[in-house]
Amino acid sequence: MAPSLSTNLPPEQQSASQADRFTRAREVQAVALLEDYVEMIGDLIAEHGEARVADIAERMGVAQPTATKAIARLKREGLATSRPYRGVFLTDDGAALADRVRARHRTVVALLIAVGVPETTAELDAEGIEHHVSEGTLAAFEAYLAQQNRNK
Amino acid sequence: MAPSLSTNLPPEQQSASQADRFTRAREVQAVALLEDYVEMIGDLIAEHGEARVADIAERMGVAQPTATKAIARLKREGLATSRPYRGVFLTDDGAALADRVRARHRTVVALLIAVGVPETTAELDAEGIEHHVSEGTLAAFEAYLAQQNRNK
DNA sequence: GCCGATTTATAGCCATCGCTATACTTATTG
DNA sequence: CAATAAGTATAGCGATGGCTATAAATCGGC
Ligand SMILES: [Mn+2]
Ligand SMILES: [Mn+2]
Ligand SMILES: [Mn+2]
Ligand SMILES: [Mn+2]
Repeated sequence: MAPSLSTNLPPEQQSASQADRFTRAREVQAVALLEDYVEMIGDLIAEHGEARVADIAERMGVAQPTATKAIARLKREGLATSRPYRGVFLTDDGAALADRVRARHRTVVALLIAVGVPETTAELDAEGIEHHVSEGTLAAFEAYLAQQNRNK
Repeated sequence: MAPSLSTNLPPEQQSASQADRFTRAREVQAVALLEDYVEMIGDLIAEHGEARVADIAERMGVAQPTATKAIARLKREGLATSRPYRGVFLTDDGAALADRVRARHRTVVALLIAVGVPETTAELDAEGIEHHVSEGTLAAFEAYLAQQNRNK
């Protein structure tokens, strides 16, 4: 039997099957959009005190009904609330997710820059990469950055 | 007007808007599946001399009709051909894409390991990360790895 | 307070990517 | 060579995430 994600071995000793890896990538992708919306709504609230649908759509680079539909999914998943013709708000869960996502985003950009990726390229690629960075990889990135700071 | 991806500045001087970055991530995601299929079909042909639908589905971790549908898209995009109830074959374009994708995949895994990510975690995360690694980031990764090899 | 401008919601369309159930074709075996 | 097994294709469904067009609600200025 091929090693799988559901094996009871410590993560270091597991070697996920190729199918497991693809499945994981698909699962990540299913939540990536929610992560980006939630992070960005948090930014808007911090900057302007509110997050309007039109602003959300503009920042995401989508049409306004597309943003409205995404917000409906955020609400369905308990990450946001909204009052019609008023703004969009994050639930506690949503705000917590936004904070985690924002921190991870910054760490990924910093890691890319640290290994020599030009800043603009790092910002561009990080927007997609971040969602696939697991806890373990994030920890390694942070350790690497901390080490580099000590040696600078 | 905000700087955009379509500006005529050299990439180093551009700073893409947040919407540009999200749009880029969406575009990448639209081709990620094709990349994974093509790379994997290439692997199957190299290993077994042929790529059967059932094997493709198993390696991708999807149901067989899902693989059949993906193969239909590969054919539509000129990356593969197939003969019903026989195997799936890569076109020249498909084979070239497979090689690029495979090389990039290996570089991403190597980079992650080089900065301290455990090997199993690196393999897992790379499957999603790779698709968002641009030419510029890939070049930086290769330079970093070459430098590290010199210093070892 | 009304009216036009702005913002948001709704309707309806399309493509992609999953799935199960089932039909059809090819391979194998007695 | 007939019957069964295995592999593949097809049909049909649902969720997601885009879009345009249009209706409805709110806001601001007068
Ligand atoms: Mn992102
Ligand atoms: Mn982000
Ligand atoms: Mn991949
Ligand atoms: Mn890959």
